[in-house]
Amino acid sequence: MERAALELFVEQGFTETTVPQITARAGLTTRTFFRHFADKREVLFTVEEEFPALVSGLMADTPASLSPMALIAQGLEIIAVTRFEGQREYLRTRRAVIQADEGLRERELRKLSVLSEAIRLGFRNRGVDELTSTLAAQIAVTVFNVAVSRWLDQDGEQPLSDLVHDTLRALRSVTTDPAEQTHAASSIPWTS
Amino acid sequence: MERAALELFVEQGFTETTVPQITARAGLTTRTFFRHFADKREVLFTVEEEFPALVSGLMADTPASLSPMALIAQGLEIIAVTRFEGQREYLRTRRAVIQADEGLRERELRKLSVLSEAIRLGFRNRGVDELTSTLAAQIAVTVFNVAVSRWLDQDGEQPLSDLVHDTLRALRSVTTDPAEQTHAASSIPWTS
DNA sequence: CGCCACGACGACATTGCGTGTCATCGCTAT
DNA sequence: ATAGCGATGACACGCAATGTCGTCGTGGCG
Repeated sequence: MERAALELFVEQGFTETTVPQITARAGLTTRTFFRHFADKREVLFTVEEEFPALVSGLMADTPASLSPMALIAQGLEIIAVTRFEGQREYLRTRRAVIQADEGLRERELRKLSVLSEAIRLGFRNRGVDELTSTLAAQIAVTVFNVAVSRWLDQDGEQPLSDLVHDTLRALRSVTTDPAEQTHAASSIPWTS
Repeated sequence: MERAALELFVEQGFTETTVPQITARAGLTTRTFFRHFADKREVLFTVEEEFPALVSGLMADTPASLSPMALIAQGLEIIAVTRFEGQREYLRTRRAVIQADEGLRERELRKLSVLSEAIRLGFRNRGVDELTSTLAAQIAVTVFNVAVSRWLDQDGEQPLSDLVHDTLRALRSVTTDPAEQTHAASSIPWTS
C-alpha cells in the first residue's frame, strides 16, 4: 500500500492523488486505508516510526562517560551507516515528493520533532540537565538533517557518515565565535 | 475573528471547534473565513506572518563585520525586546492551545521552518557560505524557541533577553565538547 | 448628480478527508 | 465443530476546503 501511494504521488502529485485511487491500486477499500494510517500523509512516514525507539535503545546502551557531543557524533554515525547508506535513490524520490507539498513538509517536521523529543529524553535518562538535553537533541536532529540533505544533493561520491562529521565540524565552527576567541583566524572567515 | 477563534479554542478545544462556530461568533459566514485564512489553523498564526520580513530587514541593516553568532545574539535580543516582552500572558494562553493539538504544533513547526529559511537567506545575502548559513539559521531559531519556552514556563522574573543570552551560552557549552578541549573541566560535567 | 468599477461578503453547490458503526470473512484454539 | 478474534468491506455522516455566482457598499470620475 505504501508502494501504491508513492507511485501515484510521483505520477500525479500528492494533492491530486485521492485516497480511493490509492486503495483501488492496492486492491483494498478506503476505510481500510485509514485503519493503517492516521491520515493521508502518514503513508509516507512509516519508516520513521521506528527511529525514536531505535535511538532510545542506542542511547541507553552507550557508556555514560561519553559527553553529549561525542554521543551525538557516534550515534549519527551508526544511524547513517545502518539505516541510510544504500537507500540513496529511494530517499531521493521520497524527498522529491515531500518537498513538492507543503502539507508533507509539515508532517516531516513533526516527525523530526518527535525524534528530537526521544533524543532529549535519552539525554535526560543519562543524567544530563534539561537545558543541555534539549539543545543537544535539537542539534543532533539539525546536523543529521543537513548532512542527509547534502548527501542527497550530491552525486553519491561522499558517504553520508563523512558528511555527518563534516557538518558537525561546521557546526562547531559556527558556534565558537571568533569574536570571543583569543586567536581569531581572520576578519572575514564568513564570506564566500 | 482571530479573537473569536482563540476564545472558542480555549473554551472547547481546537478540534471540537468548528469553523461555522467561529464565523457565527464573529458575525460572518464560513466562506469568508477561508477568504482570510488558508485553513482553520492559520487563524492562530497571523502574528508570525511578519517575522520573516522583519528578520530580513534587520539582517540587511546590520554591519557586515558581525560574525554569524554575534549577529544572532544581537538579532534575537532585538526581537525579544520589541516583539515578545510584555506579551507574556497572551503568549502563554496561545501556547497552551497550540500544545494541546497535534495539528497546531505541526503548523507551528512549519512557521519556524519558514522563519529559519528567511534567516538563512539573510546570511547568504551577507556573503556567508551555504552550510554556515543553514546551520546558523537553524541554531538561531532553536535557541530563540528554547529561550521563549523557558521564559513562558517560569513566573516572569527573568526577562526574555536574559534567557536568550543564557541559552546561547548553554549552546556554546554543549558544542565545545570538553573531550576535544585541552583543559577538560571534569569527567562528569553532564550530570544533574 | 448619476454611473460604474472594484473589493468584500453572502449563498449555494461540490469534492474529498476522516470517523463511526455494523456485518462478514478467515484463522486459530480448545 | 464452534466460539472467539482480528482484519476487512459496506454504508452513512460531519466537517474542511474550494468554485461560482449574486449582492452590497464605497469611492472615483464624468
